[in-house]
Amino acid sequence: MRREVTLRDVAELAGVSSRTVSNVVNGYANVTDRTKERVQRAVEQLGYRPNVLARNLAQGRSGQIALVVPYLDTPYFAELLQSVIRAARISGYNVLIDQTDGDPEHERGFIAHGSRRLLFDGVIFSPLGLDQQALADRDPALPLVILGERTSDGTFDHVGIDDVAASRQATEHLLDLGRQRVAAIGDQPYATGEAAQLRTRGFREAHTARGLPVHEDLIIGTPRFNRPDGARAMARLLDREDPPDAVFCYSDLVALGAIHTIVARGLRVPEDVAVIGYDDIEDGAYSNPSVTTISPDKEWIATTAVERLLLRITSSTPPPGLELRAPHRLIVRESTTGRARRG
Amino acid sequence: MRREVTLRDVAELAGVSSRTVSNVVNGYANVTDRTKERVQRAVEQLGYRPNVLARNLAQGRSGQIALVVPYLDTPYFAELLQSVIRAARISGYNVLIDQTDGDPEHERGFIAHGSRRLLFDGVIFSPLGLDQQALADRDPALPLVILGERTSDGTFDHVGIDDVAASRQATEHLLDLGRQRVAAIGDQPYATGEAAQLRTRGFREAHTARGLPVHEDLIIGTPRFNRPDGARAMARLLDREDPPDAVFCYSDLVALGAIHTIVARGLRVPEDVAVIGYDDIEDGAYSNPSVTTISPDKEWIATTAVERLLLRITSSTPPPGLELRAPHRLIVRESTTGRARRG
DNA sequence: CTACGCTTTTGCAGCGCTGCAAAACACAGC
DNA sequence: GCTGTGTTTTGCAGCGCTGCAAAAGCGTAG
Repeated sequence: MRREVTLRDVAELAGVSSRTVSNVVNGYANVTDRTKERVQRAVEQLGYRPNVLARNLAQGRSGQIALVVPYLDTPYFAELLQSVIRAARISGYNVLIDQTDGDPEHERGFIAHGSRRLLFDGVIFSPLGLDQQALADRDPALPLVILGERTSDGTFDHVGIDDVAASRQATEHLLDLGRQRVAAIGDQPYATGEAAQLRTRGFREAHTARGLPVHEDLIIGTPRFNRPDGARAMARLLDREDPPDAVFCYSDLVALGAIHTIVARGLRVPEDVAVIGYDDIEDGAYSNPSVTTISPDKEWIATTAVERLLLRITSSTPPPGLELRAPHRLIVRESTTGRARRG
Repeated sequence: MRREVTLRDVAELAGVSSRTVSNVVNGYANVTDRTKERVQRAVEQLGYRPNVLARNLAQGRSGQIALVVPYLDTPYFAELLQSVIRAARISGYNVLIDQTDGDPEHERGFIAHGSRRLLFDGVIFSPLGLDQQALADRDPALPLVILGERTSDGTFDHVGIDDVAASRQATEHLLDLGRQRVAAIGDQPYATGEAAQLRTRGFREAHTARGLPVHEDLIIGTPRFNRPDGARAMARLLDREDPPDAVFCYSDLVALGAIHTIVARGLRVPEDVAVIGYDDIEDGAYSNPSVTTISPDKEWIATTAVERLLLRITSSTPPPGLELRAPHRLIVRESTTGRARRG
């Protein structure tokens, strides 16, 4: 590979110093139109392209942010990723992506002190295997924005929807339909299951607010929020003597898995069992039946996360850690109100 | 932010030259156990971490590969991305991700001469808006692996399945079921629609091989391979006087959209219309009905693409451009053979 | 003509690491 | 003790860019 064109080559051809070329290329400082033009001509003539690596080293920054999520084949994250990339690009940042499979060690590696020093300037992180404590032990100098349910300790921003309120709203929707035995699929009663626990809380609140009993035995845990887990959990519920007549699923994937089981057993959705999901992924809108869901504003989440992260990266004094609540709304589809409802 | 620990700091503490520290850290050359140990102690004591940026600049490589795809919320790409990341990490590479939305300008930017020089060492690229010509005009020095249907011109590798054979197989499956009027959704009769055209070819071949007529008017084009387009195309087909009794969809998403429309009109899948998809995304396995599909070996595609790309990156003389055919198989599910078939 | 303030341009050092080739060392053989 | 060979360590230059501060240029005022 032959040597690439450098700033100095351009400088020589244009008859100016390399520093001036740099100024032109980056639009820094004042440059006379005459010089600017001369430089630009030389740049074109030689086909000069800045060496990003060298620039990064000199500036001590990488121009990259990392998005770290547990699973990429989860449509929710895929959709989010898309918006994050778009938002980052607007500000000239590239997105480095990684998937942790929820492995705590792997997750720690990303936020631990200097583990990947300078590969990225900041991280948008959706932790799964790390509890609050592990988060606190991180490299304090790394700009960080957390997605999902982890309360901010003041040193990072947290972006998410109000899980309790949203879950309550979802459950209330089922109760409004007159359902008597409402189940919940997705509880995770352990340290790393904060998000799930908040949803369970909302589920309970909806019942107690109406003076209804919570069917504790209808709350089913799942290790992950995917289709197979949803399908399995639903099978357990249907195997009972007194199966539920409605299910609040902690993700749309879980809901799709659950519906799959219900239909496979010859039961109808929503007539026999009404199902509501969470996340509003595209699949849910096109499935049969389409899935009623809680829709978080993903675009808002992505742009806000990027915005806050870049602010953190560029600030000399770290901004306070904010708790940012994204808007959400209930989208009613066939899985709770049946075909009739379709527009 | 205080100054970070550098190689020189470690060298000073350990009483050796910075070059020796470098040798120890990277496992280069011979180093006596005694020195090695002393250096390692110093590294730990100071909490030294190599500066990736500086290393990259000195080595003239970035340790990153880019994966450029048209859409990230397409499950097929999301699933692929996952495997690519895994394969790259094994070799110590990070994955930079970008989505082009199929925009030709944007796509060109990634492979044009030096546009992002050194940000990545090579690209795995799934072009959508670029035709063969535009591909040929790329920076010849950039290691490149193309996914999907673009014939290699010998300067890059191409990884994909045999679209014609797979499509023929899919169509034959429908004909085997005794269907008389088989439609196809997804044709793209223009320069950038090569993949679609190959599928249409397979569709035709299946008919002619059996001496059956191809219903040309049942071949419907779609700009994209997503649910809405599938739903719309299916609506057009059902609006006809003589609707089809089977449909070959050029992606699972298209199939899901089509099924959605069929069911919404009160028709049954597969009794009234049998549907087959392409890609084998997880959604298809859990939908109602589950979708019969052509399943490309994504893991094979991802690992092969990464492998070839890294080979290209590390070779001093560019290896020949290969045409690599990934295995694929037909997975029969409910959308063609009905519930009975389920295990 | 000199001084002054402003704009434009420059030179240099250095970001932190690695490639290269030379230097230092260690040890065996004569 | 000296030479030769192989191993270990070192010094230096340089990757290509930017930060900094000084230098040069330029126009106006005194």
